[in-house]
Amino acid sequence: MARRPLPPLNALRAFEAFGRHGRMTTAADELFVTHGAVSRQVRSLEDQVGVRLIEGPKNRLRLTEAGLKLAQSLTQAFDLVEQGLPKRPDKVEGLRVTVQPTFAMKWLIPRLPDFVDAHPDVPVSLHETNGPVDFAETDLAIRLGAAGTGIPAGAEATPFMQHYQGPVMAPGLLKGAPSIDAVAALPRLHTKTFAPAWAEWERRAGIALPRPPVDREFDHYFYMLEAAAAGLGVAMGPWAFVQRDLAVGRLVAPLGFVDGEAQITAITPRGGLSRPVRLFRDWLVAQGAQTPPPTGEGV
Amino acid sequence: MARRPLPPLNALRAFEAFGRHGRMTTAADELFVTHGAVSRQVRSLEDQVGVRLIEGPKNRLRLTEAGLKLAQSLTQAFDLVEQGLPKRPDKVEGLRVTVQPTFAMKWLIPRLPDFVDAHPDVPVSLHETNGPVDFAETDLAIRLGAAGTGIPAGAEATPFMQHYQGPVMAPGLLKGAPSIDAVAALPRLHTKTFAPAWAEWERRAGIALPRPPVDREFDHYFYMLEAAAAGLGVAMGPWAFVQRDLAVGRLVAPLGFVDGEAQITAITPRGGLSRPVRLFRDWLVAQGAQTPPPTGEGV
DNA sequence: GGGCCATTGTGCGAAAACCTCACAGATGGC
DNA sequence: GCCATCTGTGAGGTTTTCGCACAATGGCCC
Repeated sequence: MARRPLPPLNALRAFEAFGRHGRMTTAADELFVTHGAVSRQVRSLEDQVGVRLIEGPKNRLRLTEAGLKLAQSLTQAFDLVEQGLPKRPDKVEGLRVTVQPTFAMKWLIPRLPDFVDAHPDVPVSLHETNGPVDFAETDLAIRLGAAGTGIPAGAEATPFMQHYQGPVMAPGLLKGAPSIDAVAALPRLHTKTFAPAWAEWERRAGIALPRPPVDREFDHYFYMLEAAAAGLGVAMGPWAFVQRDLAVGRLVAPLGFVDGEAQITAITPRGGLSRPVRLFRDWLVAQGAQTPPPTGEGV
Repeated sequence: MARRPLPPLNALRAFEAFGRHGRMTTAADELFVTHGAVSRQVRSLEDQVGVRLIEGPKNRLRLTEAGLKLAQSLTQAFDLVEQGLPKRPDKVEGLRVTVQPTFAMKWLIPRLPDFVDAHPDVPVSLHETNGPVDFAETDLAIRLGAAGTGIPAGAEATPFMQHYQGPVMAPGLLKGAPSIDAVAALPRLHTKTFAPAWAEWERRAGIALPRPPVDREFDHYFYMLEAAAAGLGVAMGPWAFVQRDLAVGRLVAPLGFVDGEAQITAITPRGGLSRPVRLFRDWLVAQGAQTPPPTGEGV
């Protein structure tokens, strides 16, 4: 007669983090626990629901179809909870940086300790959103978009990293030799936050792809990438987001990457910038220069 | 750098249950814990978010505005989680009863032990939904609606309780002597699941109300009633749902109740009913007869 | 093919979170 | 004023969860 026979909520939280990261270690970092704790929680959740949520070899885990569905529901649910929470009187001081969730997870957060080490006196508060930039709420925003796009009036844009992108997929999904036709025949994965990615790639690569057998759309970049890792199809992956997954072999990019039309850009209000903002912007430029470009360069 | 600085999830679950019930004791029953556990969890949640979520004297608690908002977000979030969970291979045996959430909470669940005592050999599994009836999934459905409405072809309807309804509100909200004009001047609360309630009441009472100063709509019946208890306005309350709140003084119904156009009805597939279905239907009829009608009878 | 790297699985003891029990405090009705 | 109905809380026990350290697994490279 229990109205909500839900699994333990902490296990759901752990699994949700795993779902976004695709790896226990980074999910554990996010939750400030050890990877062992996440491992147990995910395992216990699987026991509870009686369905496999993850599969694959231990060093290349992927979500199952059921796991992907659950993880997406959980992300949506937790977002909803966050929205419903009353805002505390904001006494967050320091540099307010607004960034897209996937960019934060895949690129910025791993590098942030470097900035903190270099400038321990400059507190940084990250705010993750896909919404438009509001300089009443933020000091510096990072956006990925065509040059000059989405930059509000009175703002200054500082590109700090080239936006390469290319089709990525699970290692083993493409059977024979890599070819454009073979890739085009796979289910194609899309994301709501950057819908024109495939069209842009076709333009830059000088190719017109035939219609894919299946199109599938995701709310978030990271779930599209997890779906790709799970072998559900081929996604258009920005280099900065998939670099790590390529390095460890969770994804492959058989056609390489092409120069995107856009650059990844730091956006600041025009005019006299405070020292923390300048420091952070310059640090971004330096980090961008240090991020290696993709090795294969084109179709 | 934690991505989700959420309050403890168990506290959120406890508060969500409180939000639906409006009382710690019944919320605790739902969660299979003691009222003390719920009390602590809610308190700790308030400390965490730094905002009062409940207020009022201890025996007539109500949600604050912030609490109402949070509770609704949480209900939606938990519903989402439930939907995302993989369905376990259904080996639930016994009588499958489909019922609207508020009717379950306010009327059926408190009486269900009586049925279990009388027929311990008939397992009952409750399924709460506002959706249409699907007899592939259910053996008996309970619906509140105008006679003949929403009853699928090939089904049989057994009304078992009269549907009285009347305007209800927090005790103290109406200042002077109760009058139709005074009630009409209050903010009016509505629910998505039974939108024509006010119009029906006006018809039955032979009154045409002027437009209210404010209209406010809720996704769920129970949140509309909690909003009424919190003093946010006047709701059209079905007798069966508000009986308990009237008895303990959380709500008052200064204009009494009128006979609704509808009856509360058990819906079964036409034709030979199994013994459990017959038993349960007959029990509903008996319980309906035992539920006292409202005392004041009309405007 | 053997060693190395990155990652996840697990036994054990410690720590934290949570709950129950029992009773006190509050409020309103009669 | 007394009773009935709820909620608040102190003390103590139980369950859950975690960290630590190490084992296990699979892939990659030379």
